[in-house]
Amino acid sequence: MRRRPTIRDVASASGVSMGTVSRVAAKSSVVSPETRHRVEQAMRTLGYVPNIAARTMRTNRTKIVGLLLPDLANTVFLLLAKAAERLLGAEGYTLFLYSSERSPTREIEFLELASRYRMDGLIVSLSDETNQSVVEALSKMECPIVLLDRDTPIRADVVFSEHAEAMQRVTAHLIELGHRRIALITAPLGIRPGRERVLGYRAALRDAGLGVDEALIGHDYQTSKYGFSKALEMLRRPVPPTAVIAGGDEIFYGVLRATRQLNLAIPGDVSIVGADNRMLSDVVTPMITIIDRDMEQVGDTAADMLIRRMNGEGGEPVHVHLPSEVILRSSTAKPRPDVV
Amino acid sequence: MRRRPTIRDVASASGVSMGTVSRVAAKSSVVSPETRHRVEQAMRTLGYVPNIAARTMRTNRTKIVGLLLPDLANTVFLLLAKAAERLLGAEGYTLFLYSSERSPTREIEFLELASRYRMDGLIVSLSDETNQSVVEALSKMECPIVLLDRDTPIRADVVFSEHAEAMQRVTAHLIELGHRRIALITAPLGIRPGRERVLGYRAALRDAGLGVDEALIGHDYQTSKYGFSKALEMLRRPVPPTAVIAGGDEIFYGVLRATRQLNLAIPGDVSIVGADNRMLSDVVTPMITIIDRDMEQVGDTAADMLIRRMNGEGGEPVHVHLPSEVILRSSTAKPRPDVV
DNA sequence: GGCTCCAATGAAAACGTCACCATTATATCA
DNA sequence: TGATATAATGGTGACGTTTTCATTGGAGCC
Repeated sequence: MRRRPTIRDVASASGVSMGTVSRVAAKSSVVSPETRHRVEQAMRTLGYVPNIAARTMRTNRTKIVGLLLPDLANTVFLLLAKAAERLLGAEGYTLFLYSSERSPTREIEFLELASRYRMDGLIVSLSDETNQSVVEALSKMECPIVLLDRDTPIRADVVFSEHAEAMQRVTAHLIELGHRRIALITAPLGIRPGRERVLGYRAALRDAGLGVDEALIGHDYQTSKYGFSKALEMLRRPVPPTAVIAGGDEIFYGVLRATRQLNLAIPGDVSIVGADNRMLSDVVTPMITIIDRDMEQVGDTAADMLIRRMNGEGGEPVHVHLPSEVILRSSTAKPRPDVV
Repeated sequence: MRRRPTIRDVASASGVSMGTVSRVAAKSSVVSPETRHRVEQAMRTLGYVPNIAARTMRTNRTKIVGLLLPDLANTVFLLLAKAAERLLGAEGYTLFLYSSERSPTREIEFLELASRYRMDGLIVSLSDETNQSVVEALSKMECPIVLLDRDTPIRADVVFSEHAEAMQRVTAHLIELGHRRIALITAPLGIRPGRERVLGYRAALRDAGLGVDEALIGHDYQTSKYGFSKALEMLRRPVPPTAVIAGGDEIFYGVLRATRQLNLAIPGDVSIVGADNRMLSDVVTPMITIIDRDMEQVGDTAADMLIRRMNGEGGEPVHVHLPSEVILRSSTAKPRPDVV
């Protein structure tokens, strides 16, 4: 296997110095048109490809941005990733995608990777903001970081999504339809979305003067399996809920499977509210009422904030809050008069 | 911002030479237990993190493997990626995930990236094996490559999935149930799975002595939108098909949406066969008959082949063929007697 | 014509690591 | 005891790039 041509080979082939070749390769400073043309010619014939590792050594910049997500199977995160990649790519950054599979161990592995490869910046969605060692590892990072929707003591920019208010609205809507036993299954309280959703849910019940049945709230795991078993358990109670709100993608899957297992009609037997996954909500019969947010906007915002920081912009950490939307569709309706 | 500690700082802090520190960092050769301990101590107090770029310069290995996929939203590819990552990670490789979004331009961008970063190996799933410039760029790469399920003139290892036979079996099954107008919507003929599926489909019809109605075969795009519009068009014909086979994940989504739009009962009005997406097939009512393959096995196989090549194993390109499975469930049944 | 100024290019050092070779200390054996 | 093998460590150059500083040649000006 022959050696890859270097800037030196290109230099001697085109009769200029290495400095000039570098200037052509980086498209940076002034090179006369004739020289530029001659050098580019030589690059093409030799098949020269710049060596990023060497460039990194010299410049201390990798032009790599790491994106840590809890889960790649989740459509919302992919939308976010795509949006962020678009903006970062325009600035010459390459996006390195990593899924923690909701494992703190893997989150730390990612940070280790980011350190070793000297990534220029990170966008991070944690699976558990209460995990001490992850938070500590994160705060020790030397590059700019943008956090996604988490409350931590880390001094970093954060993009928040609004959850409580949307949850309150959709719960109020169910109450207005006549529902009195509304179940909520959502993410653990160890992450902000879980907490906020429960807050909004409780607020709606309180506003309506209704008590909260703690047995109708589940927030243990953010998995399809948990959504399934918890929904099954609730819907099998002697006096089952007439509506189930699923907070988060995986749980939504699980809840749907449970209603099917029990052969329940939606919304005849039970009203269902999902979250985020427009694709699934569109294909399931009937169309599902969902709490939706613009994940592209989240990705754009995060990328934009990160780019500023990587360009050396200083100042206090910035917190941005983005809205959620309730999209009412046919999976939510009045409960059967006999079951209320 | 202070300078990151280097191997030199660790050396002087622990009173040994840089060479020894390097030996400790790389866990490679012999270092006495006491020295190792002292060096590791110094690394921890200084917060030393090895610089991969510098290592790469020296060793000519990045320990990065690129994985090019047409689409990250597709569950099957994620299973594959996860499996490959597990095996490669055990060998110290980091997986760099890239989605081409089925765009040849992005595929070339990926190869460019792989060249510049000097990735050690690639696993590649092309979106169109007939695209000349992509094939050319691919054949110019200097690192080992494993191709996924594509026929190209490139001298590289390939992991094939079996499609024709499974398609033939499931088509035969529908015929046996009494179906005579069976539609097939699948990937373009520009990629192997599309071609193979059409072959298997035709073979089953031929074996049963049935003619092929070309209007019931669609293979133009591998998108949900295409699946939707094509299924809609077919199912609205004066004499519609009694069964629809969807080859590929996105198309499957589209077909499902079409049946819902037309308010068709599955399998009452039309039998449906899906492919690959177990998650969706599980959540939709009724459970969908699918053609399934073990994508973890595909990922494992590809990673294993690549690791061998990266370790310098020579020899002719290896082609592996892996089976597909037909899982019969309740979305396929006898057609209504009156419509046959 | 002599001066300054600027554009274009060249020369060389430095980034952090590893691998080779050299050196030293220690163990082994005849 | 002396010779030799072995284990552990030190010293140093090179990987390919960018960037600073220096140099050159020519244009513009008085």
